[in-house]
Order: sequence, then C-alpha cells, then structure tokens
Amino acid sequence: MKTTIRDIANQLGVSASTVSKVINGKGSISPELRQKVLAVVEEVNYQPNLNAKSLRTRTTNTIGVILPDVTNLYYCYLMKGVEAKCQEENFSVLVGACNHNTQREREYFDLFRSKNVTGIISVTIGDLSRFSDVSMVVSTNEQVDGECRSDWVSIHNEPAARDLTQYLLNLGHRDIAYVNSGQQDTVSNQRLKGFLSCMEAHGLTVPPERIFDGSLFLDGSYQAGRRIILGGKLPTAVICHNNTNAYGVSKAFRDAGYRIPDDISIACFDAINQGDLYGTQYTCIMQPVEEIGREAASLLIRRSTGQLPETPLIQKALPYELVFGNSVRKL
Amino acid sequence: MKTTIRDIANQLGVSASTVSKVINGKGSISPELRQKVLAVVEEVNYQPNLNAKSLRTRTTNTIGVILPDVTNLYYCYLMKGVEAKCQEENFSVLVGACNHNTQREREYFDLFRSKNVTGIISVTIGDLSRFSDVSMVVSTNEQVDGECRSDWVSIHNEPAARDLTQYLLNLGHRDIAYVNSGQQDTVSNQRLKGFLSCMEAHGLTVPPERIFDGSLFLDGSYQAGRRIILGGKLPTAVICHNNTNAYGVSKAFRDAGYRIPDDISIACFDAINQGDLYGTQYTCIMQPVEEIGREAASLLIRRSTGQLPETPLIQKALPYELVFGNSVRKL
DNA sequence: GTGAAAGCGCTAACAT
DNA sequence: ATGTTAGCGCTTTCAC
Repeated sequence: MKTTIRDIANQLGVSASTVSKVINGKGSISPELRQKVLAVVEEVNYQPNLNAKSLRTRTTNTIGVILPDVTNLYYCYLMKGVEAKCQEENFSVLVGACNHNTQREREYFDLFRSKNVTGIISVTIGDLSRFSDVSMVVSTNEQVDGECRSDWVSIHNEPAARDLTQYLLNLGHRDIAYVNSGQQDTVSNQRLKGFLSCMEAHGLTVPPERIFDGSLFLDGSYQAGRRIILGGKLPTAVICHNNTNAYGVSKAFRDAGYRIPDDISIACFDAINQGDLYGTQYTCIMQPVEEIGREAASLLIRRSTGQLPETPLIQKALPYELVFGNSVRKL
Repeated sequence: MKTTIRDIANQLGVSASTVSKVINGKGSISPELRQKVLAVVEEVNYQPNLNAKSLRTRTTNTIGVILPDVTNLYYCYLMKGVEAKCQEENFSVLVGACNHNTQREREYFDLFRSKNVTGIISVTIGDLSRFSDVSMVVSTNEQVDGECRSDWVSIHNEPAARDLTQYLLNLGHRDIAYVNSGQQDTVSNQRLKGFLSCMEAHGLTVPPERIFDGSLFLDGSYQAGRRIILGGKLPTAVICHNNTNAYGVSKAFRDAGYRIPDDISIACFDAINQGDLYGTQYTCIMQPVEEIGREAASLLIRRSTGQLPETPLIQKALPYELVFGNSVRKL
C-alpha cells in the first residue's frame, strides 16, 4: 500500500491536516514541525493521491484533447503545443482519437467530463452548442456567426484563403478549381468565401463546376481529384481546403500520370509534413498550429482559475503564414 | 452542480447503494425499481464522477504514455496503437512529452503514478529498475540481459540489423559505416551486434573508425554525418540506428552536395514517414509499431486485472519487416 | 430485494 | 499553531 498523509501523520504523532498544510504550504505551521514533516515526506518518498485530492478540491488539472487522428502531423503539432503549455502549468493531458466520428467524439467528450477535466480542446467542427458548460471548451476553429458558443483560437480564414488565391493569380493562374472539405462549417465557408471573393475582385467568375466536394478523409479527397480529372478541361491550379484534401487530390493526379507542378499546380492549407512520398512540398497557408495549441490550453487554464470574464467569449485569431513549396508553378 | 447518485436516490426515495447497484449491474434489484432508476438516469443524463469511483475502487482505467516527442511519427503510431486498444477496452490515455530528458520523464512517471494510472508505457531506455511496482510498466524496447525488470513488447533487434546488413551486402556494398544512437542501452547494442556479426560472417572486418556516435537528436545525428564526410574515404553505405539518425546524417550529406542514393546509400530503422523533404523514402527495418502499442496496452490491462502471472515477465517479440525505399543503390 | 454505514485519501471549516 | 470534524461521490459489506 502506498503511503498516505495519515501514515505520515501517525508516524509523527500529529494530525493529518497538519501534514496536509505543510505539503500544500497553507495555514501556519511552526518551522520545526514543518521540517519534521518534510523530512518524513522525503524519507518515505510520499506521493499524493491526486485522485483523492481532485475529489475534494473539484479540480483535476487535466485537459482533454480529442483529435481525429494522432498520426496527422497537423494534429500532432497542435498536441505538442497543448502538451508544452500543460507541462509548464502542471496540467496533464488526456488524449482521444475519434477519426471524425461524431458519435465517438461525443463519447470522449462525456468520458472526459466524467473524469472532471478542467477543459476540453475541440478540433472538430462538431456543434458545441449542445454542451451546457461551454466555458470548459475551446475550439481551434474560427467561428464567426452568432452561433459562436465557445472561446476559440485560430486564424482568420477568409483573408488567408484570399492571400493564397492572390498568390496563384500573381503567378498567372486564372482557371483555378477549389476542393472544399465536404462540410458546411464556418471554417470551410470562410475559406471558400475568401477564394471566391479574391477571384471576383479580379473580374473572374468561378463557375459551379469548378467547386468540388472534398472530404475529411483521404479516399474522398482522391475521388474529388478523380472528378476534376474526368471533368474535361483541366484547371491550371487547384486549391484544397486542407492537407488531407491536397494529398488525396495529388494522388489522383499522379495516378493518372500528371506531374505536380508541371501539369497541375496544387496549393492548400496546413501541409505540415516533411513532404509527401514524391518529394512534393506544398505551397500552403500555414496556421501557427503549435501556438494555437498553447493558446488554447492557456485559455482553458485561465478560465478555470477565474482569470477570464464570462463574457465576452475570447476570439483569438493568430497570424498565419504563406509557405512556398514546390507544388505550384508560374504560368 | 452535476447530478450525483444521491440526487437520483433522493428523487426516487431509494438509497444511493440501490442506484449504484443498478448502474453497475451488481447485487439484485427488482425489475420494476431497476426500470425506474434507469429512467431517471436517462432523464437527467447522469454522468458518473469517475474520480470518486476511482478513489473507491482503486482503479482508474487509465494508461500513461511518456513519449520523447509527439511529432515524431514513430511515436505517433505507437500512440495510435495504444489509443485504439484503450478505446476498445474503455481505458483512457494520459500523454506526456519528455524530449528524452530523463528528469522530465521521471517527473511524468511520478505524476502519472500519483494519478493512479493502471500502467505506464515506457518508450525510452531509462532504467526501469528504480520503480518498485514494475508490474505496471511495459517497455517497448527489447531487453535481453538479466537486468530485465519489466514486461516488454518489441522486435528482436539483432536479427533485424543482420537482415538489413545482409541486404546491403547483397547489393554489393562492402564498406559500410554504422551510426549508433549514442546510448548504451540494450536495443542499441543489439543492433550494432547484428551489423557486426553479419559483416563478420562475410569475412569483413569493420574498423572502429567505421562506427560513429550518433545521438537521439537531429543535431547530433547531423554531426555524425559531418564526421563521416570529414573522415576521408567515404563508405558506400551508412546504416543508422533509427529514423532521427538517418534524417540528420542525410541532411549532412545533402548539405555537402552528395546525392542519395547516387553518392551514398542510407538505410536505417523505423523511417515511418511520408518521405523527407527531398522525396527520399528510406530503406529500413520497420517495426510493427502500431501493433506494439496495442500489445503494450493490452498487456498492461491484462496485468491489472490479474490475467497474467507475476512471473515470468512477458517478453514479446513481434515480426519486423524490411521495407524497400529509394535511399539505397545497387553497386 | 433494499438500505444503513463505513470509508477510499484528501482538504477546509471550525474549534481550541 | 495544531487538531477535530465533516464530507467530496462513490462502492461495498453487512443487516434486515
């Protein structure tokens, strides 16, 4: 059996509360007794039962992160930021993988809540409004409409998409296809909006046939790529909603014998990897995802200690970057 | 305030223990009462306080994983396996990043223990013998000598290194350099041993100058690459202890103007990525790392439920694979 | 079949 | 400055 506070108290003939006070540096204890207690704590290598402590104090110092996939580097770097911040603040990190499955995400949410986590970092686009105690949720997605029910840390997606589009236009591209996420969330809408508005500002109308439904998964993205190829006249460039879309679309093009960027230029968001199997580094908008993770964790921790007012909800947009790879060519 | 078992009991005018029994399917409760309780549980969307439950039952259904780096895909896939198994078994995963820092690793170990985890998955080479309750630790590294103090799930590294070496010999390589991990753990020793014994079996003596001290980090590995280059006559191939070593060594070669595999062949262990920035896919020994993660978690869970005898400790070696990339050429 | 009571290890009022 | 007491929410004998 592990040593408890009571064991230490008995060994010294003092009360448990005295030992507790010494350990937590609370109340006032005489220096001599303090020393004696600390000596025993050291001697028996006392390890507090954090479970019991949590039950009593109603605080677990734990943050839950629910990710679609722990092998997608984008999420890994998010996690890295969360973990680093938590480590600094003496918090622990619980992690769950949901593979974009809403049901599973919900299960993890409930599980983490049952474990009394301080907060949950949500990376998916799931509807957060169903949760009553939203103050314990921070989203890593931009939310702009009145539906916003939680803090968020992200980037401004519309201008980001505009910048990416502008870059392609500068290189001479005019016929640009767009592969969306296949979802109707705010982020997806904002990115598409940025693309369209930039095209429009240059007097270019994007016909509906140039907008393709992608997917959150590789397979679906590959299919989107197939549809572009089978659609007749190829665009000169494709902008993809995210890295998974870009990988899927690229594979479709490669499988069909096209070279990137010689035959088709591909740009996207968040291609945060070491290049794909073919040595392609994607030109992309890069979110400061590690920093987003840090900020999200920080927000949760500050909220939990009452350092943040109930309203307004925090909406933090961090600066993004346009990263130049070798997936886009000048026309 | 969240609904507790007592709230439900009061609402129904029954005792807390009755509600508890219904929820956990223990004891014997009349079907009618059972139904009534379940109805309320449903109605109020009762979420148990797992913290309290853990305190009472002395079991948290949680596994801790301490990784050097959550953005190294090798560890990410390990994590994926652990998480998947835990999800199936209704366990949670606590994750910590230690960056190969022994002190930090130790801190996480103590923290996780204070949180009463069911077990800890150790991926580092740290000395496990200092922990009294070793049955709660499973290593993902092969341990062969009498020092073995915990279960492990891994591969047999010596034959794996031999196979990799044999492959290079088959391609005509004779002058092969070896970059080790810079550590003295069992895995490192076994891999080196496999390399040397295979060379020897072919009548080739490896001079000490052909063994280079690598590192667990990219920088140190880069330096090892530099030393190979500055050492005079180049070998035709380099075998690296792991993926980090290979990336560092390769970068050194590339920075010095060498091409892979035209000027130098590079092989390693566990190059589990989508290729590096230059489109190189490494020829390597691939551990079934996701499966190792699953097995490690499974082992911990079974141990915790008394399904495994105290002795002998489990030593599980899984089959590895030789994966062919484009980092090695035929001479 | 159901309930009363005790207690997991800890902390925090409230004495003294 | 120290100790007593109660209780966090749950489970588990043990009565009835």
